[in-house]
Formats: sequence, structure tokens, C-alpha cells
Amino acid sequence: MTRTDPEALAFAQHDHGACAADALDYARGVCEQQGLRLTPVRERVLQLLLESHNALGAYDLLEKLKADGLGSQPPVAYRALEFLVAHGFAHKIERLNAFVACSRTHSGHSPAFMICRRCHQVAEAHATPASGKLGQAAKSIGFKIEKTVIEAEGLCHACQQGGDQ
Amino acid sequence: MTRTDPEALAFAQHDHGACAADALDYARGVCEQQGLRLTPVRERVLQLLLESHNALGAYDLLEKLKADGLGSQPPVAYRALEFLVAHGFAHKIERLNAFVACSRTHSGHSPAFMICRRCHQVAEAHATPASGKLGQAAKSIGFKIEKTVIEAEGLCHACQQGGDQ
DNA sequence: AATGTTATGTTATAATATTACATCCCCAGA
DNA sequence: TCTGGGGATGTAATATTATAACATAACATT
Repeated sequence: MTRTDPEALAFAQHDHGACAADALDYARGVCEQQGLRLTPVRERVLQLLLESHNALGAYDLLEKLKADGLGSQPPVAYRALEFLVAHGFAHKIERLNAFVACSRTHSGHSPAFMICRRCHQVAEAHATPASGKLGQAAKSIGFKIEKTVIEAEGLCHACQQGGDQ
Repeated sequence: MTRTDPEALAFAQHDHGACAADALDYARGVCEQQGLRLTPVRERVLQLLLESHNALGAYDLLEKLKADGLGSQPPVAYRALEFLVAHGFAHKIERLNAFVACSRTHSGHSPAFMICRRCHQVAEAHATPASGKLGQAAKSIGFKIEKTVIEAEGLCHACQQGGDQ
């Protein structure tokens, strides 16, 4: 149920099928423990997110759900995503209006994302926003931070090699 | 043409009219220097953003432009915003799909924002994303950061006092 | 079985954003 | 002065993302 922690797994080589299956098992365990219902739609959406290192939009997911005979109207996808995000199984990438599975290589977390503008893969890392300049600024004006969005856009290692930039 | 620098001005008391007028003058100067055309639509959009400490959506702006007899179709607003953002006079708040004037209390900047979920004001601060944990993670996987989105959501000082939370 | 709660299905619509193309305006060069 | 080119604007149409509202179904507790 616990998983190991190479930071920013996404861009690295790994056994992706196994990693996704692991993560799904992990989510099932957490839901069981916490009395959350990982229903078919929710589980399928999580699976779809886990199978992709790209962020997926609600309508991308919706198409795949439809193909599976599950609901095909927007609220179906948005509700599943809302559940997954609320319980930390997925995150919204604001920059892309799209969603990724949580890499869950840490907990109680304040995630940060690296988005490759060329291959569109998204890697998750752990951030400590409260400790940097932002945290100082917030403190100095008495702003209480509840949630942070930290997203970096650029080129992953592989895409820096490739031709164009 | 230069301006002074209290971090995160927005939540603090100040002479807002003067601050907006200053910023507009500043933008005019920069455009003149750089051969950029601060056309009526662009200037008006910047003015509208400067007059508000809240982020404004493209369609909010559009309504006001229409009231002024300027264009009233979405591309009018989006094009002006694109210009302003491209040249650093405004920023998009991804979390809100909305825009704020740049507080320009710094330059060559990587801005961070504090968004009050109660009064909806937005304050801008300066961040140094490359130096924190995110920067380390990026370095360790060879990810080249080109742009960062850093947005904190929470309660501003004034709104922490008020009733509900 | 009756009830409350949570999840799903479905229709409609709202909110945000872009494409495409016609027109205008300014101004540099013939 | 004309004239062409580039940038900016006007406008219609449409794409994309997201939510509201309400009916039904599934499940748990009594």
C-alpha cells in the first residue's frame, strides 16, 4: 500500500502498467479505510488518468467513458473528477484546464507540476510554498494561504534534445 | 516613470486613483520607448484592470468596452489582453480564468499571486521559483523551466477578521 | 418495507476562448 | 500622391470548458 518515491517519475523510464495498477490498488485501499466509495465511474476515471502521463481534459475522459458504456454527459466526468481531486487522488492543472492522477509520492502535500510544452507530459513534484518568498510576502501582509497552485511550463529533458525547441 | 515598491499593495490602504493613473503613465512611457502601440482598446483595458484590485474576466471587460462604444465581441477583449500580458502590463490568473494589471513593483519578474477567496482581491508578489524545491526537482530531472504559475488562495488579513471565514 | 443519503443520468445552458475573414488605418517607399 | 504592406479592429460563427437543475437509481439503516 505504500509506494516509493523517485521525484518526478513521469519523465523517467518505468514500468508504467505496473505503476498504474499499484496506484489504483493504493486508492482502493485508502477508500476502503476511509469509507469512501470508489464507484465504477470514479475508478475508471482514475484508471484513465493513471494510464496517461499527459493531463486529460474532462471531455477527453468523457469520450472514453462513453466508449465503456458509462455516462457520457459532462457532469459525469466533472463529478468523478471532483471526487478524485477532493480526496487527493488527482489534481487539476489550471494552466491546461485538465487533470492528472496524483503521483502520491508524498502526502499531506502541496504539489507542484512541470508541464512540457512539447510532449505535453506532466510531472509532479513536492513543493513547500509557505517557506519561500511567497510565504514571506503572505506573512508580511497577513494573508493566510490555504491552497497553492504551482505549475512550471518548459521543456522536459527528452524534448530539449529533439530538434526545434 | 519608476515606482516604489511596497510588496503586495493590493490589500493595503492607498490612494488608488493615483496609483492607477501612475501605472497607466508608466505603461505609456514603456510603449513609447519600445515602439509598442498602446491603442485605445488596449489602454482602456489596462485602465479597467488598474481600477480594480479584483481579477476581471474577458467578458467583464467586454461589457465595459461595449459601454464605451468600443468593440463588443470576445476577440476584442482577448486581443487586448494578449497584448498586455505579452508585454508584462497584465497577468492572467489561471485559477480564476481572469486578469489583473501588473503591479510592476519589480521587473524581469516571476510573479506570484495571493487570491482572497472571500473578497476576491488579488495581490501580486515576487517569487523566485527556480530557487525552491521546484527548482531542485526541475534540475534533478533536467526540466528547463520557462514560465511559472504561482497562485495562492486563502484569506486576506481583513477577511480573516470578518465573521464567517 | 420506509426512509435518508449518496451517486448517477440527462437536458439544458453558462462561461471561457478561438478561428476565420473582412475592413480599416497608418505609414514607408515608389 | 499613390500604393502596397503590416498591424489593429470589427464581426460572425463556433469550439471548449464547466455548471445548474431536476429526475432516477443504488445503497444503507432502521
